[in-house]
Amino acid sequence: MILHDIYTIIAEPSRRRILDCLLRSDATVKDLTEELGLSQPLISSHLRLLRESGLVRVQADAQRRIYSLDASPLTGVDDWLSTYRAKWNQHVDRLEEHLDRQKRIKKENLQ
Amino acid sequence: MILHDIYTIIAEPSRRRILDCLLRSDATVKDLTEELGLSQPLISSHLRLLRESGLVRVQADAQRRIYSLDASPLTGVDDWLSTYRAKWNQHVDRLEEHLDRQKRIKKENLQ
DNA sequence: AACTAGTATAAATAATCGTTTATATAAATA
DNA sequence: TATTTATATAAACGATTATTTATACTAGTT
Repeated sequence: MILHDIYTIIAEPSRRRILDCLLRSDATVKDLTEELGLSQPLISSHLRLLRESGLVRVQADAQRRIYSLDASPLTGVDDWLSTYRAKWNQHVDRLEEHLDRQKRIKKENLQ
Repeated sequence: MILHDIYTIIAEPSRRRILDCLLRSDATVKDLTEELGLSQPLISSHLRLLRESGLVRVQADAQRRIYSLDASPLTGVDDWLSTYRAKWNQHVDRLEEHLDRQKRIKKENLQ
């Protein structure tokens, strides 16, 4: 078996939808199949990967399995992203500067 | 051909390494092959996807192609992550509470 | 005890993707 | 003009992965 890193885990749209569901509230496998309109085995296989990557926890309730979110493994992604945050802020800053300049020019032309 | 969303783009380790390189400084294809130890066609094919997703820009310089980073498409990922940030902060908070309690108990035992 | 509900897993498949090899293009150099 | 340098791309291959189908297991329910 292959160890999945967190980036490939969240690359899958259905898995992100599962996480988004669990962010709102804990849910059983059946809950998730109904909310997302995916087959039970598919949900289960995604949940397995999410479990192995530490993003979800399971708690047994009779036949049911109640899944809940543990977002902490996402901090790694957040750390990686934070290096880039400065960059796109530069972009936004430059855009704002540009708009300010435009505004100033417009004003000057009106005088 | 298939449209790649930003999550699958950054799921690939080599592509993240390319982005990390470009974060430090602009680079030609050759620069990247030497820095990352990957074949030229492989670098080029990764760069193509990065270009298509808007994460990099190209500028021609004779035969060379100078690639530079545009981090702004990553804001989408950042927005998605921000929903989860509150969650893992809860975890950290609980951990801190726990440690504080431990400390307090230790102190009380020493008195 | 038979049946139903909820879930996991194994096998099979189809599609996708990373990687290599080979080739084409375009600009610079000799 | 022939050669070299830098890059892109197409074809081929192997590996991985998402998804379906079928099945097994476990805990209630009748």
